[in-house]
Amino acid sequence: MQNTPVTLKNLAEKLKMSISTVSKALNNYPTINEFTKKRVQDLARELHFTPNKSAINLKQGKSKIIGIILPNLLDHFFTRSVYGLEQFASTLGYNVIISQSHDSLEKEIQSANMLLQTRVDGLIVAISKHTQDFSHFNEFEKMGTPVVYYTRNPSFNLNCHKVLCNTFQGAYQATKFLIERGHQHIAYLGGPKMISFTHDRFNGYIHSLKDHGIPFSAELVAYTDFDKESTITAIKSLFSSEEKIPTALVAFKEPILFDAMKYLRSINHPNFQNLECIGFGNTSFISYFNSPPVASIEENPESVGENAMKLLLQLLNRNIEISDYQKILVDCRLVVH
Amino acid sequence: MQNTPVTLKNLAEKLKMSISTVSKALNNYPTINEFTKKRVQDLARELHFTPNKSAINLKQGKSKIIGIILPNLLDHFFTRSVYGLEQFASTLGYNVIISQSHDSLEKEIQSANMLLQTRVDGLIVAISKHTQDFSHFNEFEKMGTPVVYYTRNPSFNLNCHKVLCNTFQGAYQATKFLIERGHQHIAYLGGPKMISFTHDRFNGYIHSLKDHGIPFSAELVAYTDFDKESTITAIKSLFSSEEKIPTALVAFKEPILFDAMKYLRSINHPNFQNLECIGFGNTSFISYFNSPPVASIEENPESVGENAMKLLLQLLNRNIEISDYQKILVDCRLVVH
DNA sequence: AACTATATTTCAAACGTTTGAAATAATAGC
DNA sequence: GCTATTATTTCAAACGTTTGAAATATAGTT
Repeated sequence: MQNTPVTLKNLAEKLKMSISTVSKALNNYPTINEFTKKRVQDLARELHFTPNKSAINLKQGKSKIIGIILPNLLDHFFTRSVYGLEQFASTLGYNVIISQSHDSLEKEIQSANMLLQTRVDGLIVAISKHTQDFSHFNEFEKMGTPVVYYTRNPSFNLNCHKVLCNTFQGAYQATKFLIERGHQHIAYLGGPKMISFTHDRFNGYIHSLKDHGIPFSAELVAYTDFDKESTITAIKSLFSSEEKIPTALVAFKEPILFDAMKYLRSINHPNFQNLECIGFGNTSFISYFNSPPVASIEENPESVGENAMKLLLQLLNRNIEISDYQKILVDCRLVVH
Repeated sequence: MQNTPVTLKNLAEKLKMSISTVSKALNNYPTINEFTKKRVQDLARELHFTPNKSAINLKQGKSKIIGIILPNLLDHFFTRSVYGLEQFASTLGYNVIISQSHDSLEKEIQSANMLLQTRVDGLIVAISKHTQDFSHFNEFEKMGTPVVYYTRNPSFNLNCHKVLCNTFQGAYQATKFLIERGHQHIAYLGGPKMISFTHDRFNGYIHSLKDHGIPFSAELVAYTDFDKESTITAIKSLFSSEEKIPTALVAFKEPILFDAMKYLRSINHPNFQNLECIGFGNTSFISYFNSPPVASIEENPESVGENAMKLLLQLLNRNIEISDYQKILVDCRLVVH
């Protein structure tokens, strides 16, 4: 009843020629007669011949697959980055396997092993929040499989390839923008301290204040771990000060900003209506808000993804030596609403 | 410099035993001596032996991979469904390859071919908006690879397996809820007519009206194609009537609802503040809205995904005959805000 | 017709596994 | 010490490709 897939052997038998002729005809070898090619290709099409990727991979020792490990597909940054990754890979005949770590180290290791077994030709990783140890990626390097870290990366480690948002610049610009709109008390609501770029963002904020002669105040800085409770705790602390009530806010991520706004609205905070905010992310939902956010920091995730893939493919083609570690920064863009 | 991966042969040589012993030891064959097993497994661990999946697939004629084709990962419904799909697959040792069609038939065909070459053991599909012809999935069935459609499906075709949201019930409940809150003029903003379940939703709305003695009025129904312009056109037509201005609205999808709200707010429509709305989706952003939406229709995408995978795995294990076509409905839940 | 040059096809090994059948080793029974 | 069992290991073929080397066919020269 159910057919087994058509193989080169089947075609060869039907055409009364050898398997290698069939193979070469399908791969358009110049030594094969044009008429033979046509005969083979016609029959292949007619019988829906579909080459067995496993066999090809095995023979060729490469899979034409790029593995992607990322924390989460619910986060629009990553989903959008996938678009850039895939786009660029497919133009060069590579496919992509995406594996979510759900910000768990254990799951990340599992994913790495799975991709190792699949013999991916390269790996692109945004590490989980908890990853401090990178030994599960060493095997790839040992086998000569290039690894590119993107966005979330081992910040202390220079000996790796990375493609990052220029998050310093993003925070700097956002802060500058708010200063230029006349704000003096600009609060900063940061993200989890384990994430590599948390500090870059904070530095952008600090440097911008400094460059524009606004004094820094520790009371205007708080951190959240992304969950609602910790965001509310943070926002409470920012708005609890006696004299320095923030009139503007730079937030680590738009969803955090939403939670913060929601809370301030719910307690009817007097400053709520005039507060001006900017968050990282530029999610499409921002445009539905009627009040606070005045701008978004667009992190260009598609471009980050594309750059990561571009770098990886250069490593694969040995256009760049694998030991010549690259660091690429993709600029952010301030989007005013 | 760069090592080639360790193979069974390498292990066998180092241990001075045959490849088959090594293979069987690693696969825990009962005929292999316990001490031998230990020696093999220890060395395998030490040398980081990683079995080559391509070789295994080739030999066994199965890949332990399930292919997923879906329109888009930017849509939270699909992203959440992936969670259910993966979750369930991984407990049974299956991996998943996700391919986005971006609602293009051409890309969908490409994805199908790629997955065919990968020799996936099964396929789960949410078809693109434009897919009317399903011949690109026939090859799977021919090779005995089961295909399960989920959410978006060939509605006219009974001879396939499908797992769907009970979208009729969702629309019915939402409408009922609004009626019970005293509304008489409940508008319905539908989605693209090519999507299979557009009509089911509309029917839920209609039946609910009928069952509760509310007369149906064609002026209270409009359709959008998801893009902003067509949503605005639709909403204009709904609110243009002389006598029957809607006091409540059921929308095909929350993002559409957001666009609609934004428009009404921007023109300062007199009914805007009192309008009560319900959309399909229950995106997390809904909770940040301060005005209209009073409830969401939670479609339980994780459960839809899980059910699709569960069905597929039963087909794979021949617990269900492939020709015994199944249709599974997953209920929606009204979430009141 | 014999030889060369060229075009085309085929051979055969290899990639890394799995697995039933066959071979060998170890143990027990006498 | 020999045979019968049983435990353990090895042989060898197979999965579906690719590919350089070898073989064969075809055409061109003389």
